[in-house]
Amino acid sequence: MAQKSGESLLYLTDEQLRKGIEAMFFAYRGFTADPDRILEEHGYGRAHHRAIHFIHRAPGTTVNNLLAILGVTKQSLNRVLRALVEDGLVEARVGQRDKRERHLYLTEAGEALEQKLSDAQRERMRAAYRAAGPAAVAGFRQVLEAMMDPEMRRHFNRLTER
Amino acid sequence: MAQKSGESLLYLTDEQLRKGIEAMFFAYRGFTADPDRILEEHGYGRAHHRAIHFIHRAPGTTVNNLLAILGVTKQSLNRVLRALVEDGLVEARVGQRDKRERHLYLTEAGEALEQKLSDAQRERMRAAYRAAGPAAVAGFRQVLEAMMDPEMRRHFNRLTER
DNA sequence: GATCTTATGTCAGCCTTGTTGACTTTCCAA
DNA sequence: TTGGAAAGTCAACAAGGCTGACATAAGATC
Repeated sequence: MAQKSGESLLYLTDEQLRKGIEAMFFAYRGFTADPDRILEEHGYGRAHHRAIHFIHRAPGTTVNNLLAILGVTKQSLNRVLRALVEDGLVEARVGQRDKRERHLYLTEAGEALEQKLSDAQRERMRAAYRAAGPAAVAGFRQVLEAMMDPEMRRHFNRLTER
Repeated sequence: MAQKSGESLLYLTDEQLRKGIEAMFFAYRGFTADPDRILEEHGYGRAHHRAIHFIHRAPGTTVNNLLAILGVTKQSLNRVLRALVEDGLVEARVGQRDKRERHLYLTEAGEALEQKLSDAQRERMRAAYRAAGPAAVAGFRQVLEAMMDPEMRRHFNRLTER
């Protein structure tokens, strides 16, 4: 009640929050729909997409780092990586300084698929951004960032600062 | 280039779109983290949460309607519903007019769990909303809505209009 | 040099949650 | 009365999570 005068607090009602929750649910479905279709053609799933995305984003990343970003077990990731390496989309190079580490890179074929997937996903994103306008997009990003767990926010911010 | 003068189009660059994609990924993890923990204690998964959420939101909904909202097969939903009915969280009443239909309701125990789950999820949502402010929240909602498939947007809007 | 720790990989087995296909029961509506 | 829609059920399968146990290589430490 202290600052009820300045800005209305109606946007914090349970009803508004519930709407936000449902919006996240339905929007996430749209968010993954296009890549899902492409992945199916190639016999892959979302797990492969995530690996491909972050290897593209941070080339030379180690398995352990990828594990931390994705938040899955090494057994789970390994199954996915093995398939991608066998299919020639990902290359795992032994580390220079530390030979225990594997540094991950997309091959040409891997980059090609990444392009196809992210083109589709960016296309929808671009349409949504354009429809909503720059101010809305700034708000969108603010809320999403505030919604993350601190550790995930750390990963999120590290991805672009380098 | 036509309207480059008025508002900058820099928010539509591939880099910005990619950041938005990653924000969605990390934020969705936070979005589901709290309910996931609670569900685990009860031996349920996200599929149960979704069913409980939408039955609470639209009491008396039919199985077919729920199917359309959730976008899964009836076999998949049925498995989840059966567990919830057996555990006494959901009641499936035979339709009055059309006795083939089952109308779904949460029992008292079901409502209790729904409360617990949505309290946790709203809590995070509220914190994010508060941190970002009302203008950001409006933008957040605009972008999410623009990101949905048209059919999902229909469901989304129908949920509050009644 | 021996030992501890870390990074990675792998095997086996389990669970949830999605899928398809086939079939039955119920029952509204033409 | 009969066709078809709504719902339920059974079986089988796959993706992608998980745990636990174990192997190997190599950096780090004593």
